[in-house]
Amino acid sequence: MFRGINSVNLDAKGRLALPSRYRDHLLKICSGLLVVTIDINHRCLLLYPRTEWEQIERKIESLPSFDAYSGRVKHLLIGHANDLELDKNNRILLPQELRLYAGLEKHLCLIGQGKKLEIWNQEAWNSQREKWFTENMIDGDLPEKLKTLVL
Amino acid sequence: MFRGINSVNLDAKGRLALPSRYRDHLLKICSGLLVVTIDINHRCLLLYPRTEWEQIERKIESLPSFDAYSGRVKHLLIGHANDLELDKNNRILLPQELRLYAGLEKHLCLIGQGKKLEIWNQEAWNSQREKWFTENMIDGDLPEKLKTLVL
DNA sequence: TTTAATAGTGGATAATTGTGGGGTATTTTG
DNA sequence: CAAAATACCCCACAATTATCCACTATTAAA
Repeated sequence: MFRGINSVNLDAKGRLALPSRYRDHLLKICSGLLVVTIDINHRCLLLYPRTEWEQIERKIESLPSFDAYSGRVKHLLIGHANDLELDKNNRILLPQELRLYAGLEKHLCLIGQGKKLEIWNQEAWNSQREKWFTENMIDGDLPEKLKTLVL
Repeated sequence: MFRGINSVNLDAKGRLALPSRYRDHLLKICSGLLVVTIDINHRCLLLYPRTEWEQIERKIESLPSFDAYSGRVKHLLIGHANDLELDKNNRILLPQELRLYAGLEKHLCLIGQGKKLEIWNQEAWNSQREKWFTENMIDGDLPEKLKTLVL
């Protein structure tokens, strides 16, 4: 499971070193094979172990063909998915296309989100985070599961 | 079960020694493996035994991906969760990111809250406590369960 | 009151990780 | 087809982090 924030730097070649604590885990579950794609809801990227991605991809593919929204999701997610592999120094090279989409410059944040990691431009993450902190939740709109969540 | 208040100090490296009475219990139930994350409602941190956290995380993770409120909770809670481990001297190292969020300086309070411990800046805790004492509860707003609670 | 034991604190060392760069291969573009 | 740009692999150094150890303070016991 991926958790927590890491701030990392892209080097001049567009390479990104993953936090080492993920290394062994990734080698074990997917031999260092990964998939990046774009997040639809935010201007950030999603990084999956190949094995996890394949399960998700299957679900996406099975979405109905004649539903506009599903079609959009398919095109965006699967269309932007790229295979990656960890190099010897635990780094990945992000495709330029995706770097541009997420506005990635030198300073990034990696956000652990369970099965996946999110890759954000650092400032973009900070402002989104502030937004989440300040925004109020309206009780009536909360999904049932959330209403009963006990921390 | 965690109960009661402890005032503790952070050292120069951001390490925090847990009250020794928790030690044996923590070693037993989670081998000294812990998780800290942020509290969404207050500027403080939540410290869970790893085993407890994993149950909560599973619930959070299963929240729907395309619901905005659920996304917010996922990002804030899981995104700020960090794995920690007790060192030989019964200390944990709090990540800088989280120290900043909760405004932790030298003097802290640990507040036992059942399954978890809360970590507060000492002054922040004192003023929050004062606030709770003075603020009035409006009957109509009480949830059903609270209205029927017998102490 | 003295001694012993445990808890709390600080710091040095060793190991690991992050970062940059060189050289080769491969792909793209003119 | 030539030339340039990008990708890939590897090594080495620098900086950070974690681990371990030792000292001090505090509590408990004799």
